[in-house]
Amino acid sequence: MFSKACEYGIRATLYVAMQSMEGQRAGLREIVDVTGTPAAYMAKILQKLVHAGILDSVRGPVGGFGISRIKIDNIRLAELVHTLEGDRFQGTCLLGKKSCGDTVCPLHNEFLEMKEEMLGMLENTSLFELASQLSLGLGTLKYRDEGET
Amino acid sequence: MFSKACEYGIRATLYVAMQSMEGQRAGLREIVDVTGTPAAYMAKILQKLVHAGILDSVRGPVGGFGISRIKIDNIRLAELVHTLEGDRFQGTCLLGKKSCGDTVCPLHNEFLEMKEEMLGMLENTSLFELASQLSLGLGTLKYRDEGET
DNA sequence: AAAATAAAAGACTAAATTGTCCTTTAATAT
DNA sequence: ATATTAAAGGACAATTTAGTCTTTTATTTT
Ligand code: FES
Ligand code: FES
Repeated sequence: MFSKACEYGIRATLYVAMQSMEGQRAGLREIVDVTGTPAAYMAKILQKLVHAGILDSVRGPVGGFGISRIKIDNIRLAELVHTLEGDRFQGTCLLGKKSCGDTVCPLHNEFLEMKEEMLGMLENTSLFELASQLSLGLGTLKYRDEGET
Repeated sequence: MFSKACEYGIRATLYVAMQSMEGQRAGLREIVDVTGTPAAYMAKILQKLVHAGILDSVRGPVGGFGISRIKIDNIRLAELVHTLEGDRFQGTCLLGKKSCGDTVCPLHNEFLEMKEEMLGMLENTSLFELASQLSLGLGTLKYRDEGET
C-alpha cells in the first residue's frame, strides 16, 4: 500500500507526536528502538519531515525531534503521505492514470466509492487522533514480522 | 496503488477477455498497441498470467492469447492482483505488518472499514463485469499520460 | 519440407527504492 | 575553550521493479 519510507515515517511521526504531547523530545536512537526500523534510513526520513516543516529538531545533547501541539491537531495523514510519497495518493487513479480525467480506467467506476472513502479518511484523520489511540495502548509501532531478527 | 506489472496485467487481461468474448484471440502486438505499454515487458507479464492458468496462449500464425468464458465469469480481480503482486493485498496491513494479527498498527482501526470494502471489491469484481463495461465503451485501456511519446 | 509467424525463455540493462557509512555542523555540558 | 552529544548531509551499496534484447520453440501456411 504505502512505501517503506512512508510507513516508517508515519510510525515515527506518531511516536514523536505521542512524546511531544508528554512534553518529551524523541531522539533518533529512541525512535528507531521503539519502531524497530533501520536507523540510518529512518534518519533520512526524519530529515525529510523536518524539511517539510512537519517535525522540528534540535541537535546536541537533549536534542531530538518534536512536533508542536498545533501541528498535532492540524496535520492530517494525507499531508504526511504526500510528503513521503509525492503525488501517488493525490486524487489519482487506481490503475496508474495521472488523474481520473475525461476518460477513465476500467476500475474507475467499481472503485470510485471506495477510493473517495479512502482519500477522505486520509484527509480527515489527524495526527492527534492516531497518537491519542497509541497513548491509550491501542496499536503498536513495532512489528515482530519486520527486520530485527 | 498497484505495481506497473499489475496495472499492465489487468489492462491486458481485460482486453484479452473482451476479445475472447467476441471469439477473437489477441496477439502481443495488438495488446501492446491497444494498451500503450512496453512490448517486451508486457510479454513477461502475459507469460506469467499464462503460467498462472489465467490466460491461455497458442504460438505461431493465428496464435495469441485468450481466456475461456468460464474464467471470464469466475476469475476475480483479487486473483489477478495476487498473481501479479503476490501477497501484498492479501488480507494485510496498511502499514506493512504481515497481517492484522493480535497486535495492530496505528491505522488499523481508522481504516478497517475502508479496507474491508476494498478487499471485498477485489474479491467480488469479476473479469466479466469489467470487460463488459469496456465493451460498452465505458473506460479506456490506453492512457495519454503514459509512455508513448 | 521450408518459410513465416508468434509465443517462450533467458540474459541482460536501467531506474527507483531501500538501506549503510562516514563526515560535518550545531547544541550542550564540563 | 573543549569534549560530548545528536542531527544534517552526502556518498555509496544492495535490492527490487521496470524494461530491453536475443535466441529458441511451437504452430501454421505455402
Ligand atoms: S481513472 Fe482509474 S480510478 Fe479513476
Ligand atoms: S494492523 Fe495495520 S491495517 Fe490492520
